[in-house]
Amino acid sequence: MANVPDKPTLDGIENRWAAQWESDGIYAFDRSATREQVFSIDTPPPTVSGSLHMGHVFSYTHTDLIARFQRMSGKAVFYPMGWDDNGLPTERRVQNYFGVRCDAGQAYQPDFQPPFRGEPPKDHQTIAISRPNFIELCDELVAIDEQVFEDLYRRLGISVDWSLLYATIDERSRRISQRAFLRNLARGEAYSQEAPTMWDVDFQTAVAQAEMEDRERPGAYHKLAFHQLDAEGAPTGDDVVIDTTRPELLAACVALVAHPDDERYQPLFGSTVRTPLYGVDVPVMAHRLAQPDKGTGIAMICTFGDTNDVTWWRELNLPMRSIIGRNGRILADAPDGVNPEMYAAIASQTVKAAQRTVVEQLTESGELIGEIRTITHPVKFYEKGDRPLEIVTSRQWYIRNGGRDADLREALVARGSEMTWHPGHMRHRYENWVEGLNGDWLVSRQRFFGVPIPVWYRLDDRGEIDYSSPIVPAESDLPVDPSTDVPVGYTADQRGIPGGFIGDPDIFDTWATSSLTPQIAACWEEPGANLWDRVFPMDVRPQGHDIIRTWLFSTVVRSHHEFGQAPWTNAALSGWILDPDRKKMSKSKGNVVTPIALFDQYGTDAVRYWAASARPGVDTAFSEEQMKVGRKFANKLLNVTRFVLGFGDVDTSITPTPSMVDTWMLARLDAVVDEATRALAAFDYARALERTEEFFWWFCDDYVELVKGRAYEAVGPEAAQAARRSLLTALDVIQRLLAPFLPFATEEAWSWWKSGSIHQTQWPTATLAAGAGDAGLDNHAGLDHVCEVMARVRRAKTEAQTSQKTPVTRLVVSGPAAILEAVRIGQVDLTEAGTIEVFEYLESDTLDCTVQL
RNA sequence: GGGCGUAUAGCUCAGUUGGUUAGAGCGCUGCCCUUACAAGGCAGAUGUCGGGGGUUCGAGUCCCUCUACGCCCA
Repeated sequence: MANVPDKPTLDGIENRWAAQWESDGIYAFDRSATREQVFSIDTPPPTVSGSLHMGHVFSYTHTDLIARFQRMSGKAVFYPMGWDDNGLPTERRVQNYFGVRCDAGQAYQPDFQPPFRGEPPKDHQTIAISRPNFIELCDELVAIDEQVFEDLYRRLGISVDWSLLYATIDERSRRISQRAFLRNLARGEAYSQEAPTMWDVDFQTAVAQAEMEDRERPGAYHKLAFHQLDAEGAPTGDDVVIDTTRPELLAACVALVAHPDDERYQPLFGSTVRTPLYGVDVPVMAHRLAQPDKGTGIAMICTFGDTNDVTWWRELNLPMRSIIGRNGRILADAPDGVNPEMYAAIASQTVKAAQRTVVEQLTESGELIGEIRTITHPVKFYEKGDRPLEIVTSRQWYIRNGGRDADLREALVARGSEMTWHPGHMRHRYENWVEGLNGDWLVSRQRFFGVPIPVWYRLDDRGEIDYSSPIVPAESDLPVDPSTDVPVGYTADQRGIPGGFIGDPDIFDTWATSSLTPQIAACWEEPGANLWDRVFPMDVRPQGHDIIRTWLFSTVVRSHHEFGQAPWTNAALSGWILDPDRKKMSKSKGNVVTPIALFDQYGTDAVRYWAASARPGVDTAFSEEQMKVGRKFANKLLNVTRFVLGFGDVDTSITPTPSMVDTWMLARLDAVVDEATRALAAFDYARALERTEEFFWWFCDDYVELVKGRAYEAVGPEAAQAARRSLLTALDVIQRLLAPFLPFATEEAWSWWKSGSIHQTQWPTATLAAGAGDAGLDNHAGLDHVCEVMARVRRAKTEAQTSQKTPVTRLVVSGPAAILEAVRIGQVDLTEAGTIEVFEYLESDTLDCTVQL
C-alpha cells in the first residue's frame, strides 16, 4: 500500500498540492448543505493597494486553522475571499503610480494614456484628468494588485473557495451596497443633513469619527482681552481675558463659555462682551464642558475650532459665524457684524498665515495680553492625513449608529454581547467605542473611486437643489451611478437645469461597503445565488483588534438595521506582529518583512507554524527561529512517516497480543485528541498545536525508540505486529491532528499511504485505546516510568561518552513496587532500546537505576 | 486623563478550579556518523515567576498597590 519516496523532501510540495487541491475542488463550498451543516466565515478582504506583509500571513493562517478543523469535523465550510480595493488608499496609489490627479471638472478623454506607469520622476507635475479616466486607472491598477495578493494567499495555502471571490468595488458589491443603503433610507436609518463636519483640506473630503485620530502637536496659548459691556451695551472699561490656541478664529467667535460652578465668572454669565479687533458683541455663557483649570478657565466658542465648539453651538443654540472654507483658507467675505476692515487683513489667507496676521493686529491694538505660551496638545487628524482637520458645515449622509440615540446605542451594545469574543476581553473595546460615540456615522465622501450614493435630487424652478425628497432608483436597476445614469421620469438633457435633476456627487465611505461583507460574500438578495440562508448569520468574523471600531462595529450596525441580529456568533481578534525589539511592525518604521522570501526559505508550513504558535489575540514577535523549528517539525513528520510505513502492510493473518506499552501510548494520544478538539472548537488553535506537537516529539523521541526493536521483529512476529499496528494507528491520528497546521507536509505524507486528500478526512476521535480497560486508560503514567528508565540508560551512556549502541551488561532498576510493575511491562522494549543484557529489579523507596556498561 | 492587555530561563512562550522539586522549544555546552531523520540523535547547565503588600496550611496562579511596555479611546 505504501509508496514512500527514498528521500522525503518538503521542496516543491506547495505548488504541487495547491494545484491538486484546486483541480480537485477540495475546498469548494457545498451549496446543498443546510445551515446546521455549515461553518461560515466572514473573511477580511485585504486592501490590495497596500503592501504585502506578515500581518496578512499571520491572521489568515489563524482563520485557516479553524476552517480546516471545522471542515474535517464534518462541516461544509463557507470560506470566501475578497479584495477591498475602493477608497482612498487606491486613489493615492493611482496618483503616485500614474502621475495624475482626479478633477471632476475635467472632460472624459476616450483614448487617454497616463504619462507614466509606475515611478514617475520626482519633479513630475501631476496632470488633472476626469473622474471616468481616473476610475479606469484605478481599475487597471487594482487588477494588478489583486493578482499579487492572490498569489500570496494561494501560496499560503489557505483553504478558501476561490470561486467565491469578490471585490468591494465589483458590480455585485456596488449593487448590494446601494441596495442596503436604500433600505436604510426607506426605514429612516439613513439621512442627509447640513451639519458641521470634520473636513480634510488636502483630501477635500469629510471624515468620520472612526477615521480620526489625535496627534500631539505644538501649539500656543494666546491671552486675548474681551471688553465687558454694561446693560446698555456700553463698555465698562473692564476686560475678560480668555486663553486660546486659535486666535485666527477670533472673527468666528460667537460666545464665551465658562464652567457653571466657576465662581470667577458667575457674575458674567448672561452678560455681553465685545470681541477684540472685530467689535462683535457675544454672550458669556455657562456649560459643563468648559474646563476651569484650562488657561484662564473661560474660552471662546468659534464656528468651529474643535469638536467642543460644535457641542456648544448645538447645546447652547448659538448662531453660526463661519470663516474657514473647504480649501483651508479664510473666507473672502467677513461674516455679518464683523468689522470688515480688520477682517480684510486675513481674508483668503491660510489658517497659519491668518494666525500670524491676527497676532500682529492684536499686538498693535494692545488686546494681546502677556506672553504667548507654547504648549503641546492633541490635535485631530484624519488617520491618513497630514494637516489638522478643520470643521466645515456641509451636507452629508449619515447612518444612525447610536451616537445620537441612547436606545439604539444600548441595542448595539447588546448585539455585541450576543457574540462570543476571542479573546473575551476584546468585547470591552467594542463597548467602550459604542458608548463613546457622539454622532451618527458619516458615510458620504467627496472622493472618486468608490460606490456612488444612489440618489438624485430635484432642481426647483430657480435651479436650487431640493434635498428633502431624494429620487431613488428601483432595486432592480442597481447598481447606478447618478453622475451618468438618469432617474426614471427624466431625460439626460434635464441634468443640472432648473426643473430637472442632479445626481449626488459623492461616494460611500469604504466602511459603508465593507460593513456589508457578509451580505456581499453570501450574495444577499441576489437572484439565483441560493447561499444566504445557508450561511447567515455567520459563525465567525476574524479580524484585527485595531478595526473593532470601524469594520466590526459598522458590520454590526448594518446587520442590526437590516436583520435585527448580530452578523456572527463569534468574533476572533488577532494580535499584532512585533519585530524582535517588540515594536509593532509597520511600513513607516521600515521593519516589515515580505512573506514570499520566507516561504521560499523555510517553506509555507514552517511560516504557518510560526503563526499558529501565537495565542489568539496576543501580540507576537516575528521569529525566524520559530520558522526554523516549523521546518524541522514538518521534516520530522515526513521522516517518521517514512519509518512507520517502512514496515509495510499490517499482516491481517496474525492477531497480535496487545502490548500495554502500546495501549498506554494510544491512551495518551486519546487525551491529546480530546484536548486538541476542544481547543480548536473554542478557536484556540495555539493550544491544540502545542499539545499535539508536545505529543509528537515525545512519540518520535521516546515511543518510537522504545518499540523500534520490537517492530523489527526482535521478539517475534506477533509482538512486531502489535507494535506496527499501534505505530500506524498513531501515525494516522497524528497526521490528521496536524493537517490544519501543516497542510502541505501532512498532505504529502498522507499521500504515501492513503487515497484522497487528508483535508477531506474525518477529524480523529478519542477512542484509540477503547477496550483497553482501566489499566490502560487510567495508568498511562506507567509509561513515564518506562521512559524514565530509558532516559537513565541513555544518560549513563552519554556520561560515559559512548555510543547509544553500547550494550548494558547489567541494569538494576530499583524503586517502589508499583513503579517496578510498570517497568516490567516495558522490559521487553527497554531491553531492545537500550541493548540491555541483564535486567534486574530491587525494591526501594525511590526510582533509581544502576547501569553497568 | 479613561479603558484593555502584557511582564515566567539569554530568546520565544506554556503553566487550566491555588497544591509536591516551575516546564517546552530555540540558543548554549558536551557526546554520538544509531538500519526514519546529521537540515539528525542523546544528554547537560540555565529562574529574585517585574517590585512591594495582603488572603491562605500553601500563591507564578487570587486581591491591593507600584513600575515598565503595548494597544484603543479622550
